[in-house]
Amino acid sequence: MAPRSAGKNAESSDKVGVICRALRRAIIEQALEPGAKLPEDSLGERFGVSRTIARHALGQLAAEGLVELRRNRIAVVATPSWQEARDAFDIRIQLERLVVRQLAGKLSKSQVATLNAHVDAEDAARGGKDAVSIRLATEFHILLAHMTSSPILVRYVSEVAYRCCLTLSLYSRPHSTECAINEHRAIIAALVKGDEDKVMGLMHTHLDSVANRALVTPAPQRGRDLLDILAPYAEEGESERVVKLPKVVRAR
Amino acid sequence: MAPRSAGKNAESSDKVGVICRALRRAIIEQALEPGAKLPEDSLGERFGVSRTIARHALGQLAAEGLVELRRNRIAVVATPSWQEARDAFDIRIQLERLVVRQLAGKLSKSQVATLNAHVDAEDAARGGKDAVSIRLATEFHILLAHMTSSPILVRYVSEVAYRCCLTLSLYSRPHSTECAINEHRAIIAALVKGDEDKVMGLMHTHLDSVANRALVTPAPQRGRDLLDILAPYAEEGESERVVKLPKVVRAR
DNA sequence: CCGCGTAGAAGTGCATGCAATTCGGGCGCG
DNA sequence: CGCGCCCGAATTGCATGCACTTCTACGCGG
Repeated sequence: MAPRSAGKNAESSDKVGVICRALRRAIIEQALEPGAKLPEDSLGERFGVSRTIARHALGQLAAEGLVELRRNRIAVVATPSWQEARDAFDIRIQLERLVVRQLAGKLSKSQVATLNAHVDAEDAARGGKDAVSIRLATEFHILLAHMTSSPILVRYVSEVAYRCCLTLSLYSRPHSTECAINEHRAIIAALVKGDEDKVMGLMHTHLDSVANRALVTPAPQRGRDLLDILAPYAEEGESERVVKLPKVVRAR
Repeated sequence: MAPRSAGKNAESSDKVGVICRALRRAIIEQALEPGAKLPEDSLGERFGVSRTIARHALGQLAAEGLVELRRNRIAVVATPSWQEARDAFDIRIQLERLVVRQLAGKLSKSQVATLNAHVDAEDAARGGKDAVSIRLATEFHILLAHMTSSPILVRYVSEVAYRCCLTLSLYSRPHSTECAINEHRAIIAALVKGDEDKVMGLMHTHLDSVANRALVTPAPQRGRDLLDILAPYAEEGESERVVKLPKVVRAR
């Protein structure tokens, strides 16, 4: 009767949820790099379940955009393109503006304490591995989302935050998370103060700067599978991607 | 060349995708009302596949929030609370602001034509069943999202739009979609004109008014399964929902 | 007449088995 | 020496089977 955590809805109560959480964590801590293979049997064996369950878990993760599922192919950890990364951050900014707008001036003392404790933990982890810092920073934002008590907001913020986390591991060099921590403290302070506009702006610039610092190079190629890069050029039948954005649409 | 939408990623290529799309459509057209049971065998039989596949499809739909999955229980079409509905619309507004911001002044002629054709179809359906009108209106927004060529944006907008559609069927009385059509036309016009702020405002007020018109009554009980409404009161052990939002948090 | 317990039916949770497809390497040919 | 082909191993796609849980309706006692 111990681990009856909470009434999640989709994927949680059973072994599927365990696998999902484990893989999510492994992915955002870069124990599993983008492109890493995830064979169903191996997963099943590793977690002591059958392929059926592992498969189901992969399905869920694919729905979240963390893994890529190609028919009859081994599932792999997703490798978001640079543009997708940018889009993810744009979405994230909007969602988190919503979060802090709802939270401004509404935090209880215990919630503030929880947030401060988390940032302290981030601080403590500054010397350690970069991946851990990134994970903690991400979890700070998810913690905020949880405090809205809006399941939908939690779900979307979590998802998109994980995605961003994944892209960070792809495109960012091992760099400073220091200033981000200060920005987290500033956000907490502004939330307590209760100025909606202020805290929304703070969150906006915070995420925007993280994105800009991370996504410096618009060149996605990273030496990784150049074979994959050439794929769109190889297939010349049923070209939909090529004709659909004739260089105008995607400009922005 | 009609329904060959695009290379989806998670769930599309096979039978699972077929079932998902069919159920999604049935749900948003209210052929399946919120609370309707979805037994795995029946689905499997209906679509000519095994329970395994039906189960997987239900998992995907659950991840999208369209169905509810409780352990050892028959899956049911989701019944979002009033608050969840409101949250979904808030999120949707932000996402779609992003959509039209990216699209303003960037639409090709053929895209404009496609949009106009769709609105014409909406117009033509005005006499018909209410559910069809709602579906078409929803699809207009998804069509817009597609034109951004941003897979992530498409995914999230679609998901949240379907959710909103679901809540509309729950909380709104059979009422006017007429003005919504005019607003769609206005949005297209503003997109062509290219004024970002204008079109963002237009979209904002459009969705907001739809939400306000639909979610008039903060009273969620609708005569439906009052047995379900009493559920949280019945279980007095492990009360998490009750203690977690002691009327302060959820105020906003 | 109504509540209550209980057994059968219905349904889910999960593993396993088999067919189909892809992967990987060795062999033959140019 | 390089390149393409082909065959076995690896892996996925899917259905079926069995154990366990929940639902339902019947019969019994009050």
